[in-house]
Amino acid sequence: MTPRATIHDVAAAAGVSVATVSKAVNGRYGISAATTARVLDVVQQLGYESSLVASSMRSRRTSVIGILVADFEPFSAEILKGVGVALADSRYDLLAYSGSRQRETNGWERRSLSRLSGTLIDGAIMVTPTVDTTSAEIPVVAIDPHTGRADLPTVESDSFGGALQATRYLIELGHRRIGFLAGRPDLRSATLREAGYRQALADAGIQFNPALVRVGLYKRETAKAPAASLLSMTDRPTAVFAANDLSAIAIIQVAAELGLDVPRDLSVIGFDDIPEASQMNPALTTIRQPMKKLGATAAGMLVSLLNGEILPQNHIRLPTGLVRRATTAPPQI
Amino acid sequence: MTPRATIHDVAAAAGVSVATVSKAVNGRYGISAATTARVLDVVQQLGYESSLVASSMRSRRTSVIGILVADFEPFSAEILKGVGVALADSRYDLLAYSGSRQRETNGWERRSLSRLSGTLIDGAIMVTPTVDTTSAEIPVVAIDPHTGRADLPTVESDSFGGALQATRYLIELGHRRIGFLAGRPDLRSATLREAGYRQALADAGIQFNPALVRVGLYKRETAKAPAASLLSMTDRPTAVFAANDLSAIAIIQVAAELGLDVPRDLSVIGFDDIPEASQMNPALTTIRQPMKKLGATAAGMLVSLLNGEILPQNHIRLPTGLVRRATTAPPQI
DNA sequence: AACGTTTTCGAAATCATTTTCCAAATCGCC
DNA sequence: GGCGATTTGGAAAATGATTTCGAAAACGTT
Repeated sequence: MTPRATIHDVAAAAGVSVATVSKAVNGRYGISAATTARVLDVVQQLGYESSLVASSMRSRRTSVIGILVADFEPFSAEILKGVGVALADSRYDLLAYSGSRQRETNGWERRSLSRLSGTLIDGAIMVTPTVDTTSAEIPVVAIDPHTGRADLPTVESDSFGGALQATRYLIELGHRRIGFLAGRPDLRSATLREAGYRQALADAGIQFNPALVRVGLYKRETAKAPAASLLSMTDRPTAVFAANDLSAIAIIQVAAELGLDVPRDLSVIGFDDIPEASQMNPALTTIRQPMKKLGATAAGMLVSLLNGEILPQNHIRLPTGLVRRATTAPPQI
Repeated sequence: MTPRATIHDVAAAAGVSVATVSKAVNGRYGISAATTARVLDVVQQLGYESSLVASSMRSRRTSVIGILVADFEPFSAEILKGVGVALADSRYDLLAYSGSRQRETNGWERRSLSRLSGTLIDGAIMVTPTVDTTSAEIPVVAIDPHTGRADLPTVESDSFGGALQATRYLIELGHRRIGFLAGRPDLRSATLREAGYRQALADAGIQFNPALVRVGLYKRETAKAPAASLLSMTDRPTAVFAANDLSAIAIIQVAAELGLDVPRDLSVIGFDDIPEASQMNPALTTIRQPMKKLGATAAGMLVSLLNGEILPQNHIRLPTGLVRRATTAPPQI
């Protein structure tokens, strides 16, 4: 109801100019201790707090780090936690932004970054960006990026190695007809996971069969139709490696609808180990990706960049690990 | 490197005034189709995107909803997911803000809200606010607030009922010496959980014993010392109800350090059912709180308020439920 | 061709703040 | 008390957009 107090209100109440208030609040040199005290008194009384927007407009520094995500699904939420912890005792505030409106359209990253950068945030972490953000006016670190371009600092996990582990595990269990529910082909992680899948097959002397591959796009809703298509084949696979946990959840849901028992009739392994993976019933076997650490690492790199330091290495890859749970079993004979 | 294109750059390149560019970009009435096309061409070429900060400065609407959290711990992260889903196909963007720097100081909510409101966000959701935000220039909905003040719309879960369930369950298992690790006394949820605990004891005819109560403040680090104090008593409790899952995790950690086996030597039950609860080993018995739904409900209320509607009810309470897992067992005789 | 109406565009104000520069005041010193 | 040096505080510009208002141009009507 009562409009916020502006710097003008404070100035009027304290009987000084707005410039003086600004200096007092920001501890700038050039006003006496007495005046500062008087101004701060009024600030206290009126509950004045400078507008982030207005101040960032003039002075380009804001001490706010932005993290740009397509939406707040489990993967980016975990990364957010990691960034938050890493930044907890830094001097930076954290602002997470998700452009709901234009999420589906291509290039949301560039647009959002452009809208926020320069003003509002001093640096940005972008989660799964698919465009080369050449228009970087501020330091940017990408997590799980589209491409390993040399100029943009990146953090990712070992998608190829993880996919290798996942597929090998299914093979060790005795599976031979192994399906693959792929991710977003525009993301580097997705192509690497497919490459790992194919490598593991090749290592085991199993012929790669394109008929066993579907594209699920990493999201639950988009994965359901391809999952249904895969499981409706007359000679359907006995096991499926899903490129991420949300796809795995989708395929398990579809399996249930088709009356298939997991893991008796179908083994499923995911990728990520999102919190939901261990909560579901049966709990999901998956490849663990250190999501919080991805976020914390990216935050650390960004802070270094903001301090004007040179990064010792521009691309960091973190290891993955197999987590055996209850959605995998040897195939039925 | 290359600085962002501003509206002036576009105007100069298109040979029109900045006013015209603004109208073209925002589809305002008053310029010819030909000019609009020409301007949009240049916009495309230069990759111009209006600055959120600058535009929000003049026109007070931004179509951005803010969610203010102390930090991105599991509880608020879950709420964030819920808000994100609810807002996914609305016309609002979502901005989550955590003031790392001043998180510990009192009144961060009022400060952050004040810095962002008026400009930057059209409405706000505040998670666990402890101050009465009287200076609300924009619509605000509070989740799990300090107090049930009549004027601020709130969403919370049934803390009293949940605490009743939790304590009753421990009693049913045969426990009589039941400790309580309390939350932040300034939060309404914390006092309600303690009330539920005491009510359950009273119902069972067990005398309330203040010596079995410690204050853990809802956070892992702050809960460890009181947890250690509780478990170091000569006649320590056989079971502990922790006011939230993070406190429960802390007490289990302390128990391990003291060589106590959970649940053999000590039963522990938490509150929230954060994702981590089911992942730990042994998995945590807890009271499930519909965190995503809390967020989604708050988002819905806020959108209604922004549409100028009157809320049918100003305070919403969602039910909780017991989740039996592995950290609870009958007491050893 | 004169006149009124409508369309199209630009100049300038505005939003809340910071910062630069300048004038006034104070101070120290002889 | 006068003069230079230093403090102190204020006026104004600048930040990047939107919007109001007014001027000019185009257009239609008689």
